[in-house]
Amino acid sequence: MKVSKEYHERRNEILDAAGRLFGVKGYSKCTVNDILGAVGIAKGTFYYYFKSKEEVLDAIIDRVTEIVVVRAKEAASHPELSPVMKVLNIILSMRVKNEVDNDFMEGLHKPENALMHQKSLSLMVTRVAPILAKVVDEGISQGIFKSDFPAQYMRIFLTASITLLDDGIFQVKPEEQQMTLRALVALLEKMLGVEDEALCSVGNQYWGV
Amino acid sequence: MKVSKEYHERRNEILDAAGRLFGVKGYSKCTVNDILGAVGIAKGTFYYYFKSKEEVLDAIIDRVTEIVVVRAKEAASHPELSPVMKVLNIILSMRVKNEVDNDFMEGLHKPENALMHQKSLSLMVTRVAPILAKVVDEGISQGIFKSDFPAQYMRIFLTASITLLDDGIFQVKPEEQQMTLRALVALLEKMLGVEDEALCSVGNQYWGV
DNA sequence: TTCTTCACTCGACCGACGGTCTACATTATA
DNA sequence: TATAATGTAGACCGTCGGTCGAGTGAAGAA
Repeated sequence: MKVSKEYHERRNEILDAAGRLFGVKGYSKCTVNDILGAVGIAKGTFYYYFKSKEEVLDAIIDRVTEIVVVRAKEAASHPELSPVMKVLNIILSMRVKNEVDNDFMEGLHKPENALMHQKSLSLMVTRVAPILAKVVDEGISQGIFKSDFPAQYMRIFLTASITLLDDGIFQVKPEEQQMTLRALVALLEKMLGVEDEALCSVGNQYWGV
Repeated sequence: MKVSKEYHERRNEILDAAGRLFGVKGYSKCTVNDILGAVGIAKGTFYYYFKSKEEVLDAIIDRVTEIVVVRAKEAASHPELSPVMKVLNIILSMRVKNEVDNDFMEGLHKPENALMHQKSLSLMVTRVAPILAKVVDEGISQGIFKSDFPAQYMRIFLTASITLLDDGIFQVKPEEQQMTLRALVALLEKMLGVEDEALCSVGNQYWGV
């Protein structure tokens, strides 16, 4: 159907422009008129597709999160990979710089975009932590991992990672950021009960620490 | 000086009313006119004391954080307490339900108050984590603790605690919240390298887990 | 006492915002 | 060609955060 295709085309146009502008100007400083101008439409058209400015934000975050979830599930489903590698791949699947509009992703790091950050964090942790926890459970039953609170630990790990590695919320020096990354990797080892350096060495290699 | 005393009285009046209203209505839905009505002043008076609505929010968060910091430093300074007890007391010092306006503290938990939450989290972690890390360092030199990344771990712990134990950001069942609390205590043990159940048993007792 | 000063207060006013509404254009169906 | 459904347009509205210049009244100077 041509109509419904047009519908999603236009809708995505709005989503793309809004995502870019939210990132560049900040969500609250980006006005609906800004979006209108970028897309080249009138107010009525905008409100035909979305019932509020915030609904646009939610839709953008849904779109980004969905990409991450698909990649994370894909990473978790490879039978030939060890649980250690699966965990690392799932965490890496959250780096979506290329697939997603860069301006939007960078905008998440800005301090003034607290709402964007919180919505993204919440959805990301809610969707990705269970995938991660399932892999950890597999690792436990294989005797590779040992963990008392797999699901909780993964939520804690993701929450702390996303918040602390975010440039905008805490102003930190680059070397301090490196230390945080090392600490997170070391902590992940403790959470998974991995005694040897398997995860750490592979992990640091992955991240280029 | 009578003038300067009046000045802070009026200023605190605005802060008190704004804090309550931010909590009840949410920061963005609370208008400056709402505050005006609650205090019984005119627009001009408000903008004589604060140059923007956001500056009021920052001042409120500063005030709350300062209370926590004072209590945390006090808890850290008792020479007769063991590092374990100090750590627990510092963490407990962040529960300020009574000293601070309750409406405001409850408001921090509401999902629509992302900006309030993020500002509070940022300042709280920045101010309290170093206090905690210093106590951990003491514990390490006493041979009670063993930790590779004291400062980083404390930042991670506080970030995850404040975010995950917040009712508003993730919607969780009560029993799930209890599990998160247990996991955080267990994680704190791992972070501090406390082998025995010292921290866990005392901690759970403190929190009534 | 009278004058001057200035911290403090007031509220009308402003531009811009998110959102609504109704009229109109275009297309698919009949 | 007539009819409905789907999109599009932009004038319009109420409200918001913030500005501004005109006061007010008490304290110090004369």
